[in-house]
Amino acid sequence: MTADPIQSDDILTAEDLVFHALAHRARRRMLDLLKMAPGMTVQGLASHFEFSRVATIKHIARLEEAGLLVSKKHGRSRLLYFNVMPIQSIYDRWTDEYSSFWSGRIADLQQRVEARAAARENKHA
Amino acid sequence: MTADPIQSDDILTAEDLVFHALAHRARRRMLDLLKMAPGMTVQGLASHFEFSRVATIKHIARLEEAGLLVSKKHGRSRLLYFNVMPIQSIYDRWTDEYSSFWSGRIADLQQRVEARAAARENKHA
DNA sequence: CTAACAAGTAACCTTTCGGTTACCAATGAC
DNA sequence: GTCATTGGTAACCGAAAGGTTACTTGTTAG
Repeated sequence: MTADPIQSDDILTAEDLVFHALAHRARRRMLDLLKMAPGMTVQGLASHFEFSRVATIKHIARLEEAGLLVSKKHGRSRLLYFNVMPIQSIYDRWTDEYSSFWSGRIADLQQRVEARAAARENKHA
Repeated sequence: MTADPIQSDDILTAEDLVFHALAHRARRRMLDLLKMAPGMTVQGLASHFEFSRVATIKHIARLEEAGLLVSKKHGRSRLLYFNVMPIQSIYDRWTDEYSSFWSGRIADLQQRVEARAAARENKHA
């Protein structure tokens, strides 16, 4: 590896970036927080963790590279938003590849999601 | 953190193990290979990669800790099998947590999975 | 029995990860 | 204008990840 003169194909694919970004518990938690409260600032997000603001910024960068987080400058603040699109792409790939293991499961899934949606409707009414 | 006398909760959850195991491209590829050809040996699996057999063994260990791979000794060989269960758990958690982002998508997903299953049926007939 | 073969372990090395502190730049409040 | 506040960068550090080679163990073949 160190003595290999030929450049190996270690280019990072989109899937690599997404899985890598999701590999850290704090980053998954960040997505949860941003999903619940879109438009948080960097400091607002950092306040939920024990590590420093700078560490938070680095995690944000990882999430942004993977496309899981988008941000918008607003004055001196930066507003953060969760973006589900890359996760949906991963879902598509894996449900295709592993479809033979999913027989009869997607229906349950749909039921749960619909039940959730209904519960939300009731709450709002 | 270094000066913190209180033990932080850095215990590894099942979700941590699964996401961590999936974070490496080669390990995801291994699951693909085992899904296509269940019961491969360690060497058979290692032959699909450029790195060494020992590196393969370490990857197998990571996958096994996460429950994504199970193995069965058979003589001097070790037969490897993919186990989808942990992934299904992750799916359940994420589809619950992110259900509000999934409106109208699960139906498409089910269609694709069913179409795949039908295609497989035809092939076998 | 002996030789080959599959799997696993040990020790080591380099790179990446995840964090820190210290400093810098831009913006908003007053 | 001054100064606090928000965000970002640089340099550094320890731990973990991911790989290697060398050696060991167990099992089948002949």
